Amino acid sequence: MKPGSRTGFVHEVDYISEDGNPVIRVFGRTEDDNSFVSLCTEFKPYFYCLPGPGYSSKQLLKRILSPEVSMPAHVIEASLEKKMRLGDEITLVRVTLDSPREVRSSRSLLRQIPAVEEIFEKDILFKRRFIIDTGINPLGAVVLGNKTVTNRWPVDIVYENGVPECREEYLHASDLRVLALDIEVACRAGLPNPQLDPIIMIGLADSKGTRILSYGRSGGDIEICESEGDMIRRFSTIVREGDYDLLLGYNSDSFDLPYLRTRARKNGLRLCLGRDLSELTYQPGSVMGRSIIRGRINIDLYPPVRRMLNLPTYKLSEVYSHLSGREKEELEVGEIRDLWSSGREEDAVSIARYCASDVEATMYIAMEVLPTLIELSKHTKQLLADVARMGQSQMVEWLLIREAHGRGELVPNKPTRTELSRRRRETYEGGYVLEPRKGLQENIVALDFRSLYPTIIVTHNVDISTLDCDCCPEDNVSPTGHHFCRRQEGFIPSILGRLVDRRKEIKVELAEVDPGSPELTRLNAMQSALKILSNSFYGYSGYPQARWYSKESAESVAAWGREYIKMAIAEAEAEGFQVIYSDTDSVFMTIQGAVGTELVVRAMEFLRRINSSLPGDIELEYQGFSPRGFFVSKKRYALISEDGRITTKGLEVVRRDWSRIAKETQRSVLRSILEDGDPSRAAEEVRQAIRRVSERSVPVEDLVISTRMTKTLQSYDADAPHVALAKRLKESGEEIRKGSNIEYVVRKGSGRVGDRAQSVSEARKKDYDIDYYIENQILPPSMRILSSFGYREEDLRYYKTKQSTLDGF
DNA sequence: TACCAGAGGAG
DNA sequence: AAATCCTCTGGTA
Repeated sequence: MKPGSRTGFVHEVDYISEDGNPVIRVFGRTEDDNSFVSLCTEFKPYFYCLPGPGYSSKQLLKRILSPEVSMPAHVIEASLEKKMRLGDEITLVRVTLDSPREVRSSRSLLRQIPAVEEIFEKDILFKRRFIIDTGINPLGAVVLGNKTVTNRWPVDIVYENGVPECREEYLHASDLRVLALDIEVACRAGLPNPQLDPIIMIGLADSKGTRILSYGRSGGDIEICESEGDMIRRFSTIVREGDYDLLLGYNSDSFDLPYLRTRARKNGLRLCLGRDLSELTYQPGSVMGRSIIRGRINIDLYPPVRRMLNLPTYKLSEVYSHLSGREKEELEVGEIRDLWSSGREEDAVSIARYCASDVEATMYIAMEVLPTLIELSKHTKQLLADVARMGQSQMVEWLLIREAHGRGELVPNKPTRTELSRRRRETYEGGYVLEPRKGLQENIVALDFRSLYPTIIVTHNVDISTLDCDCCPEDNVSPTGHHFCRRQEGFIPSILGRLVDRRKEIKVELAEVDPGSPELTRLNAMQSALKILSNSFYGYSGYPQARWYSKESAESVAAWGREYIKMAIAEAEAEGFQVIYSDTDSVFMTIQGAVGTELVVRAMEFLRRINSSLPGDIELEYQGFSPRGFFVSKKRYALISEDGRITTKGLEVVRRDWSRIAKETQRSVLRSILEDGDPSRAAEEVRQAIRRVSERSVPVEDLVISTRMTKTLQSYDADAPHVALAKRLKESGEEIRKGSNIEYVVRKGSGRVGDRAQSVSEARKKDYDIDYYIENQILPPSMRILSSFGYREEDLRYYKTKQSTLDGF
C-alpha cells in the first residue's frame, strides 16, 4: 500500500454526468470510520459487435471507424477483442462510447450496418459494468489513494483517484451504521393518501436505541417537533448527521420513503437523504418501484422476506412473530386516527409505543435476513441493495456474467421477443412422483438424494457448451438422448461445482462450532446463501428469459433425476424394502416385520451399497425415521417422529385457503391417528367439531377463508368466490389489486358460494352457513383420512346414529 | 357429469 | 423476472 493511502469498504456505486461525461462514484466507509466517495472519470461504457457471415472482424472494424458510417459522434474507440463463445474463440469489435446515455442510440445506428450480425453486452447497466470490469467487490475492500478534495459533499473524504485498487477482504456487518425507519400516518379512511393525510410520527432505530419524532403532542419519550415539516427536517438531519450507511424499512420502497418525500414537498421541503445531498427519487418499476437514496444502501425488507420465508401473510407483525416467537404491539388503522385526534397525552404515547414496536421489529427482521443477503452479495458480486431486490434467476445470472467476464466468455444476449415466445412454448418433463401406498403405514425410513439437481449438473457436466460435442459422443448420454462432453469442463458445472464444494466445507465447519456462537450465525448465513444459489441453477437453465437458457440441459437434468430415483426405488425393492412413496429425490420405505433400530440399520446398509455404485457427487442420504405415517395421495401425507412431532405435507392443514376450523379438525384427526394408530379418537374429534359448528359456538375468525388475488380483477375469466366478493368490494370503494388477500365467511342461503361470501367485518355468528362448513370444510379434509378406516360421512355427523359396526375398529 | 380456471402446495 | 408435477374447489354447460 502506498504511504498515505488507506482501505475503505464499498457500500454503493452509481454514476453522474458532468459536462456529458460519466463520473463513477464509489461510496463507502474507510477502516478508520470516515465515509468516503471515490470518483472515477476514466471508465467508459462499451459493447461488442459480432461480424455477420461474409465479413471479417477487421472489415467490420474498418467500417465502424470509417467516417461515412457517420459513426456516431459518441464512439470514442473501436478495437478488436477475442472472446470465447460456446467453446469457440471468436473475434468481435469492441465499441467504446463517451457516455452511458448514448448506448441506446449508437446501438441502433450500428445495428443498421449490414456487416453487424449482433450486438452483445449492451444492456449491462453502467455501474454494474464498472463493478465487473474493475473487480470491485461490493462490501469488499478498496485501496484508496491520497488525492483528496474536501468540502464538496457531506461525506468525510472525497477521493479523485480513478479506478480503485481492490482487495479480497470484506467489511464486518457490525461495522455498518444501520438505521431502521417507520412512519405513522393519520389516515381518514381507506388507504393513506399522501396528498391529504399527514405523517404524525417517525420511528427510528439504530444500534443505540429507538427514537420517536412527533409534533403537537407530548408524552413519554416522544421528541417533539414544531410541525410535520419540522419533523421531516429533523429526520433528514438525523440521517445526515448520523451518516448512516444502511437505511432499512418494511415496505419502505413503495410506502414510507415516497410518502415522506411527498409530505416534505407539501411542506415546501425537499427530502435530501443522499450522501451527495441529493433528493430522494422514486423510480417506478413494472412490478414494484424503488426509492433511490444516493450513496447509502437502501433496503426494503419486504421483497427479500417474501422470497426467503414461506408464510401465510407477510404483514410486519406476522413476520416478526414468526422469526422471534414474540408478539408485537398492534393498532388498527382507525385506532391510530382516533388516538391522534383525541389529542390526549396517553393516546399519543400509545401510538408512539406502536411506532417503536414497528421500527424495532423491522430492525429485528433485518438482523435475521441481512447475514444471508450479505453472503449473496459477496457471491454474486452485486451491490447489497440490488441483491435485496433480485429474484433467484437474476442472482444466478449476475454470478455468471461476472464469471464470464473473468474467463473471457462472451455474455449471451437476452432472448428477443420471438425467441422468448418460442421458448415459452417449449415444455419438458420434470421430476418423477410415485403414487403412494395409501393409508396408515408404520416404521418408515426416509432417504433422499443430497442436492440432486446440482450434483447431476456437476457430475454429468451439463452445460450449453458441452452439449453434443464431437469429441466423445458415446459416453455421458442423458436419458433424453443428449450427450455432454467429458473432456472440457462446462462453464456452469465448474462454477456450480465450486459452490457445492464450498458448502460442503462450511457444513463441516458448522459441525465443529459451539451452538450460540456468532461464528455459527455467520457460517449458517454462508451455507444458506450457497444453498439458495446452487438450487437456482437448474430452474435458471429452464427459465425462458435466461441468457444461458438451455432446454436440453434442464430436460437432461430432470431426466437423470428420474433415472436415479427410479433406480433407488428398484434397488430398494430388490433388497426387500417396500417403497411407500417417492417424489423427485426422496424415497419413503419400510420392511415388513422390521422395526426401529433394525430397520434403520438395514437402510444404512442399503445406502452404503447403493452409494458405491452412484457416480460422482451423487449420493443418497439417510433422512429420518417415522414410527407412523399416513399417505393420502401424491404430495399429500403426514409423518410422526419418535419424539411425537408431526410434519404434514400438502394437506389442508398446511394450506392458506382453508378455514381454521377445517384445518384444526384435520390436524387433530392426524394427531390421533398417528399417535394411537387407530381412528376412534379421531372420529370423535370430528363429531365434536361438527357439533360446535351446528350449535354456532364457533367464533367467526375460525370460519374465515382467505384467498389471494393472483392477477388483476379484470383479467379473471371465472367467477370464483373470492373474485365475486372482490368485485362487490370494489363496487363499494375498496382498493382491490393483484396480491390482495380476500377474506370471507360463507353466509347461509342458497345459490353460489360466491354470492354468499361476506367480508369478515360484516360476518355474524348467527348468519354463517352451518351446512357449508360441515359438508365443504370439515368433512372433506377429515374424510380423506378417516375413509381409509372404513368411516363414512354419516358416521361423523354427530346427530346421526353412530354405526355400531365401526365401534370394533 | 365433464370440463375448466384458479389456488396453492411439494420437491 | 427459476423449473414441473399434483390435488382439489367452485362454477358452468
